[in-house]
Amino acid sequence: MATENSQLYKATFENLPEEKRKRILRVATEEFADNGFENTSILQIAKKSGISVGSIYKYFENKELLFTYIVREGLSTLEQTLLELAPSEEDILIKAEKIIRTLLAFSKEKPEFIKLYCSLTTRGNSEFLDGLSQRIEAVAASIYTQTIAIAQETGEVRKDVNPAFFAYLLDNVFMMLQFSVACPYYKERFYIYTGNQVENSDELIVEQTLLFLKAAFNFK
Amino acid sequence: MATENSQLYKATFENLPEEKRKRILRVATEEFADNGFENTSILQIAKKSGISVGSIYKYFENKELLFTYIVREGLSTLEQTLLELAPSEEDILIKAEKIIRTLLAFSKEKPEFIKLYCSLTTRGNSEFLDGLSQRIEAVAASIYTQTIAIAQETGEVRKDVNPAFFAYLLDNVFMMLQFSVACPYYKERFYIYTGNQVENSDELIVEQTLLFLKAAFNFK
Amino acid sequence: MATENSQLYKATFENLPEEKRKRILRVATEEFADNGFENTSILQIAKKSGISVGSIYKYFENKELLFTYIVREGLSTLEQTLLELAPSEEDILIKAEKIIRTLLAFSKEKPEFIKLYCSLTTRGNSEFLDGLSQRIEAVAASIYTQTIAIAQETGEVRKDVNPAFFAYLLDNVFMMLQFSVACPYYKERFYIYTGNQVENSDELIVEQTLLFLKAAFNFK
Amino acid sequence: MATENSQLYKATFENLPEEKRKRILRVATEEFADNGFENTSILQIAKKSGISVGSIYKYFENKELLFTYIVREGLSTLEQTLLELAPSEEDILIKAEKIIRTLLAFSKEKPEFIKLYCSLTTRGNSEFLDGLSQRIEAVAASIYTQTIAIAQETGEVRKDVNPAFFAYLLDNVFMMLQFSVACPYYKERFYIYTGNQVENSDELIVEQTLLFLKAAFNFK
DNA sequence: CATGAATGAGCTTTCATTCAT
DNA sequence: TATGAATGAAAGCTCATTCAT
Repeated sequence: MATENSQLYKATFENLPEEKRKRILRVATEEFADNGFENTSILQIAKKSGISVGSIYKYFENKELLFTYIVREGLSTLEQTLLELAPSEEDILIKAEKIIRTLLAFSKEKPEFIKLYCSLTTRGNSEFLDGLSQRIEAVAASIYTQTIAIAQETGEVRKDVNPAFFAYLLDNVFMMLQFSVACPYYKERFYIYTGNQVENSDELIVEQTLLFLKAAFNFK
Repeated sequence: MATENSQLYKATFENLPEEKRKRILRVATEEFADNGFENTSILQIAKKSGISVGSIYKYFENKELLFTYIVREGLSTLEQTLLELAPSEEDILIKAEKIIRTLLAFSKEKPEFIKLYCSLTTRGNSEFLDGLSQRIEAVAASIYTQTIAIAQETGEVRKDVNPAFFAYLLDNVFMMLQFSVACPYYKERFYIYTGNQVENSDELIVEQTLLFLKAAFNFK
Repeated sequence: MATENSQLYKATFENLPEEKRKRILRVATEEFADNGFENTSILQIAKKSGISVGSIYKYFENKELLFTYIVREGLSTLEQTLLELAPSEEDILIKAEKIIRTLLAFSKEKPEFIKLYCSLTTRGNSEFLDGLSQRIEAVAASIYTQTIAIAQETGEVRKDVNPAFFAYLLDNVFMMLQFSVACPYYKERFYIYTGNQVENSDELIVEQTLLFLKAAFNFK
Repeated sequence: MATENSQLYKATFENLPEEKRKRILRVATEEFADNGFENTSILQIAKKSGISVGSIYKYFENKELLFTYIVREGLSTLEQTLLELAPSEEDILIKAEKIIRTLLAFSKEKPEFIKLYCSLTTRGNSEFLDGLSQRIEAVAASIYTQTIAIAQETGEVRKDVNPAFFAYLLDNVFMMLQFSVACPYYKERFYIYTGNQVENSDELIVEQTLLFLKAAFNFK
């Protein structure tokens, strides 16, 4: 929400022309995603955005907060995407397939966000990190856990499993899929395991992952 | 092997008293694990090790090579640990439990190595990273894939799955378990999902993960 | 020319107030001249110029390029001074006297440039040094050689000498005069030979050197 | 003399086996000549000499004194060479030719000494530099001045010249010849002027230089 | 005596951040 | 508001010198 982010940027940023604001965010996102926090320089972002360093500091208190904002932005988008899938009343298997396809598509389309997310998980503790993990993961956790719990009641999923833990395992699977699509290291790892370029493996991924999940959850 | 690492440190380092060498490595490992490559300063490592900057450069060509050495060290240890589990002729479920317990124990005992590994997955490509991912992952990949393939033949695992891909999914599960034990972000995430501190969740993890895998692989 | 130097400094340097730019160059010239390249520290130059280290790096890519710029500057000035003397249609003896007096004056007024030039002759080869020697010396070489050749035709100089080699010897004489005025070692050496402080020896130098050259070239 | 140098090295150096002592001096001379004082590292000298850093410091108080010793050594050799020529009772022209040929030969055979000498003239003032110039130049100065004075009396050289100043000019010519043979910058300069490689120009040099000096001094 | 590991001051260079224009 | 020059702390790294073995 805007209010939650309000401390992350200054009022001036809000008043910027849409185009300019987007441009700055796009450049910053790419830079942070490609080079990591420490290796990204404010000067570079300014240059590539066609603005001055001074301006960046007029919009954001400092580098850390710009990074935070960028990250939150990306995660909100991802969150949004997931939330749109949630309410559907479909068969759980079909829903799973939708999620997988959506995540794959998102990771391909906006790999910077996934890279950013991945790099986030590595950063040392900082004021804002804790809060972030809280917020980001909480949404997915709750959706998955509830979905599983409900499915247990409807008999779609067996009852001898811990919904929360299985939600956690489920999200692990999804997270790794995303990383495998967007992050160099995980990309290479995917190739080492499967012998396929992740770019051309959508169907393999969907099919096998569903097979895996279906059995794991004992979907009917 | 020593020969593979021989270019990473200088002869002087080898001749150091055991205690001192270990101390330096321990400090450096912690620093890199906690702060990442860029935020770790050689001066800090020197101070905390009780030696001088000059000495570090007598032992290692530069910061990058020290980091590389530290990382290789850790990964060798992990590799070793895994390889020791591999040859056993036991029931696949028992083997899986052993692996899980071993990884949990390792991650608790040497969280720095896991953190380091995790941070590695984020770093931009560097000369040595590619080679590393190749080596580290390849070992696990081959072990898991073969184990699954064999289990398919013995009927322990169903035949309709792609062994390589399932090996990949299996390792995803294991990787995330390790991260969840050792890395702050993933730790928090585990808590958000399960409501339990990962430190006290060994039995939950083992039980549920086995349940999950057993079903997924359709273990008999 | 400006274009030739344009790669040596950054645009920011050009925009500096005249006074500040001059100050920085003066300080840097003195430091390099007095201490040589290696013993000159950027921090010292910054302090003595009343600016920050960071600023120096805003003006010049690095120490080497600052040095190069300083040297080129000085050599251009010297070159300029010599070129102004060349075109005159005067008697060759008068011209020689003018050159000697000009070089003495220049060496007294801007000893740093001569010291710098002298120190240059010692430095190990570097990318730019070769080019420089080529350029600096080539101008003088060509002027002197042609002047001698012409004087041979007009009968002012005897015909049995190799113009190029005599030009070389002539420049040797001039070079040493300059060094003797500006560089500590050569200054001392002048005193040892003549018993006079070079500072007060203008007339002696002019008179005797002309005597020497006149006879050597057999000027009429 | 040994006594004059006695403060430059420690007693231990004297007791070294001839071969070892020579080896160290040879290596040090080359290093200093090729890289200059600042760019020569004690460690390199030690390594190339096959001894330890510690040993060097057992022989010489510090880098500066080692350098000083090396330089004095070289200059003594040069001095020696010149002194051997002095006492001859020959025709002054023949003597001049001998000197030129000797200097050329020496510069070719031991270019390191000349390079070292050249680099000396550049160094900023230091305790020992003044003394050196005093000693080195004084010998040549006195020999040349006296020779000229005597030649004036015998009528070999015209009487209207200042013997000391002409001795100075004479030595200038000789000095530049040596530099031109041994030092990169001056080598290149020679080529620019004459179009010949200095290595193959002995006869040109001797012939033209004598022509020059003969006329300059009005040798009969 | 010889060794070479240890030291730490000092160097060049970068970059987040400030602030006068 | 926008700019970008100025700042200076802090980093990686080198090397003359010392000293325990």
